[in-house]
Amino acid sequence: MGQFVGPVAYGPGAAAILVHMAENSTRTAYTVDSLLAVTVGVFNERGYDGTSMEDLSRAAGISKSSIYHHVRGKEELLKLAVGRALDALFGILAEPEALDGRSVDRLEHVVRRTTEVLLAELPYVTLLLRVRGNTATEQWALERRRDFDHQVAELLRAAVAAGELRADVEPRLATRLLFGMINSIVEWYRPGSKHTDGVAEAVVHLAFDGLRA
Amino acid sequence: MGQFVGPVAYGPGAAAILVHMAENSTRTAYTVDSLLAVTVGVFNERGYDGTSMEDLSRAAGISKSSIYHHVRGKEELLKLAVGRALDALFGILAEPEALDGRSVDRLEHVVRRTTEVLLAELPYVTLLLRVRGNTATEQWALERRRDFDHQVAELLRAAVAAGELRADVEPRLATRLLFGMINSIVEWYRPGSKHTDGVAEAVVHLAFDGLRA
DNA sequence: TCAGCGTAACCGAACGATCGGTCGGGTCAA
DNA sequence: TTGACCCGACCGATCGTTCGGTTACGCTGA
Repeated sequence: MGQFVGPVAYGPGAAAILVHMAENSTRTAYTVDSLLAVTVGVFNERGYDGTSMEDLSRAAGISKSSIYHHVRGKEELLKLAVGRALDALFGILAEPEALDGRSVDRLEHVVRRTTEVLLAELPYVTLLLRVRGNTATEQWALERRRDFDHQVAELLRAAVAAGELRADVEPRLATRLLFGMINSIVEWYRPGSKHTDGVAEAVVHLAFDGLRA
Repeated sequence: MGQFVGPVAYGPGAAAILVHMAENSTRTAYTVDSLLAVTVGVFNERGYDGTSMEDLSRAAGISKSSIYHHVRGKEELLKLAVGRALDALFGILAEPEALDGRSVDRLEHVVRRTTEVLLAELPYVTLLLRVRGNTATEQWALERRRDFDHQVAELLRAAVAAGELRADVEPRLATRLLFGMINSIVEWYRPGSKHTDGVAEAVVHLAFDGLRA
């Protein structure tokens, strides 16, 4: 009698997962993940501090207090969301192509994969890139990001030392500008819109070869 | 008897300007500009929505209600700050070097100048780049930014059409990535710290020639 | 089959704290 | 005296969260 139907669309309540409910049921039920998907969209639109629990309540189509059945508080929602982005990014650094081979190839792999992960987990990475530092969770996220940035910078530095990349721009500066460019994608990328095909390839080309004809 | 001494340091009350006060005066007095300098720092640190008037009051060393002598409200502070950044950026587009000559030279000029303006007006541009859209002022700022971005994209497109820049990356995408890189400077640049010399030159080199040795 | 149970997920009302802003009053230098 | 700049107390609204209660559903045993 019960059946799993999965998410149907994004919108107030629409992202709720119908989990093993009667076929004629009128009640939708959230899981943490489905609630998080709604949450991260609102956080990105209004900012974490600019988002009230009432805003989330409206977006999800459930009462404000119902949210507390799923999570302890607003900050836990933030932690779950940015944690997902961080896990994905650190996962890249653990891939074989990021660990073995010439430094420049590893860097190129990380650049491409970072761009791909950013596109795949856009809402979560977007939120991560916008954290400030007002809460313990935000400070934790910033610390984790610094660790990721450091590891990537070491990779670029090794490629410079091996003579594979230009040495006239300080490696740390180059790293920041390079990843600044990748991260900026969150400010304009919209899945499915024009001009978004081959973004990862464009990033690699611009990064390594520049704009010149 | 009165004398103008100017700002002395950044900190609570310290940014206040001593304006034509008796030599033995113990009273500091804010102007809109000096209050704005404190404000923009706090806005950037905590985010606009994450900043309370109490936060500003503490940073400035005056009572919350005193702020309302200078400005009508919190949003006016935001408008003054982002307005300053916008004026500076649009000023670049009006410079002779941005108007006359080969497209690629004009673009290079705009890239360099944008980077320089960003560094010179760092707190104000930082704030501008972080606006969301929750208030009328933020929506206005976003609209103005879109106009700036559009004009720059036209410049890059003209350079591509003239065969001066690579055509295999869609011009709008290239513009976004390029200015994404420049704008990302606000996330890490600290005046006077290591690795910040020649940032504008580094940006131009990376943008036009890429990372390859 | 169906009544009854347990519980996950939900609700509205209320809480204490904080928010942006107002108001009447004060200080100080020209 | 006047006006720029300031103050503390206070306001109504909103904030994130709690609390006691309700609903809907799946499961089980008679």
